[in-house]
Amino acid sequence: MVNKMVNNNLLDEMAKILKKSNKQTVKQKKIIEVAITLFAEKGYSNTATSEIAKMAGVAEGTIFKHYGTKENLLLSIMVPFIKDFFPTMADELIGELMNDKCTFEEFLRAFLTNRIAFISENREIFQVVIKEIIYKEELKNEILPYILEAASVRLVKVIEIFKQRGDIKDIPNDSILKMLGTVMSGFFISNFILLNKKSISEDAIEDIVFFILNGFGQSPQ
Amino acid sequence: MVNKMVNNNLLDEMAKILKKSNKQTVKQKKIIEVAITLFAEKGYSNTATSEIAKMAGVAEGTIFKHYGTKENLLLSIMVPFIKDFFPTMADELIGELMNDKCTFEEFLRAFLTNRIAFISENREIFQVVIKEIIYKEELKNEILPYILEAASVRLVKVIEIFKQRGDIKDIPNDSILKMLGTVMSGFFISNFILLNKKSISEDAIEDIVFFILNGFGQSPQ
DNA sequence: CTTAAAAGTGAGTGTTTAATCACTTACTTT
DNA sequence: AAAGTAAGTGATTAAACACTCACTTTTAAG
Repeated sequence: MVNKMVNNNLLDEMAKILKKSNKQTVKQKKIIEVAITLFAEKGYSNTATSEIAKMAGVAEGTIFKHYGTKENLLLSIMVPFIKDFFPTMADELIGELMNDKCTFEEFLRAFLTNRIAFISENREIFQVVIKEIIYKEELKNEILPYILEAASVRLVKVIEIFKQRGDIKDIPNDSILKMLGTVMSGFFISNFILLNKKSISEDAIEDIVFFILNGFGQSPQ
Repeated sequence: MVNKMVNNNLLDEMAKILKKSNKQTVKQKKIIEVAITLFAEKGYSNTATSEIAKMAGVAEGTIFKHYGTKENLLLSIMVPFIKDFFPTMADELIGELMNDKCTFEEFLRAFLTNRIAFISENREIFQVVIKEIIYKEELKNEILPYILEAASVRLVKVIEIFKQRGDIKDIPNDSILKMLGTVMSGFFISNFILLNKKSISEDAIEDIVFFILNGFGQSPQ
């Protein structure tokens, strides 16, 4: 209800800086492209700027001219993805689905399909984001609260509506959020990071939709 | 059924080496203890051997006298944990529980409680293991297959038995395994790595047991 | 007590690394 | 044509790093 104006310093400031320099040169694009690939594969700490420069066909100085520091190059990759993952697309989707009188099952399927598509299209960036959030404590502490807040705000609305419609059991919102978060983050991390899948089959989506809806115990209670 | 003798080179060789030097001096213990803390907090790549030495009150040379390389020090921490997590305790537990005629729910609760206790007691090592498996591709490719195999072999037996008893729906084993793996790895990673929890409340365990058994959809099918 | 092996030391080495800086080039604006 | 600006370069630098080695101290068995 209360729209806590969480002014996330790091994310907002980075977003501003990135807005300024909206015109990317060919070399800049190449640098980002190579950096994403190498960071995703070997991790930020195990990738040398000299390596990025060589593979991008660029002088090492060029990287620092544009991004100042190596850390800043990393943030230039992570921030736009994080800013995009929740707000933009998901809100449209949620709006669309809530107008129609769709069931929780239909919503869940559409939502998962949509988010999985987004991650598939940005697979390497997703890997970079998750790996670095997990790996660097400071980064985790700055970014994770934003993610949790952004996700909670959106999902609570949805859960409330489906509860009223009688599609979801009367469990505390907190428990449902925690479980949904656990299952979905587990699903994304397992498939896209541990198993390194390029895409998710429709069958696999059906499986997890079915699972979230019903679990697999024989007798419910 | 077929006991594939997966001879995991890295793990087995390391285990042998560790067996040899079974008597740890005070300084060795201190080195391992500090290394675990620092690797868990900042990651292997961001921790200098000089830092470990200083914090352990030891000369840098001492580290290399005992472990040869920094990489080897990391493995000396990871391998025993991995070797222990599945085989030893879990098998005893599974054996115990299968003799009694316990329900799937009881088994699930006991199993989760047991594994959560193990991870809580070795929280920092768990963080090191997961972080490094995720971060370094080569390590992932060498260790992950072993973990998947070890977990599958054990869980398939359990699933079969409870299916016969009618406690689990007649879904293909593969689907059940995938879901269980996703939910449980998600649960462990979310709580112990992302949220950095020191322990899990009994309520939280109840929640996930309930969730795995029933899901939270109102009408099953 | 003697002695040999094991544990421990810390200054030193060569390499890798992020970052700098004086400079050139190419393009745009007056 | 002159002036201004941003992109790009690559040689250079200082710090950090994993690792070595000649050496000392500790341990324990005969």
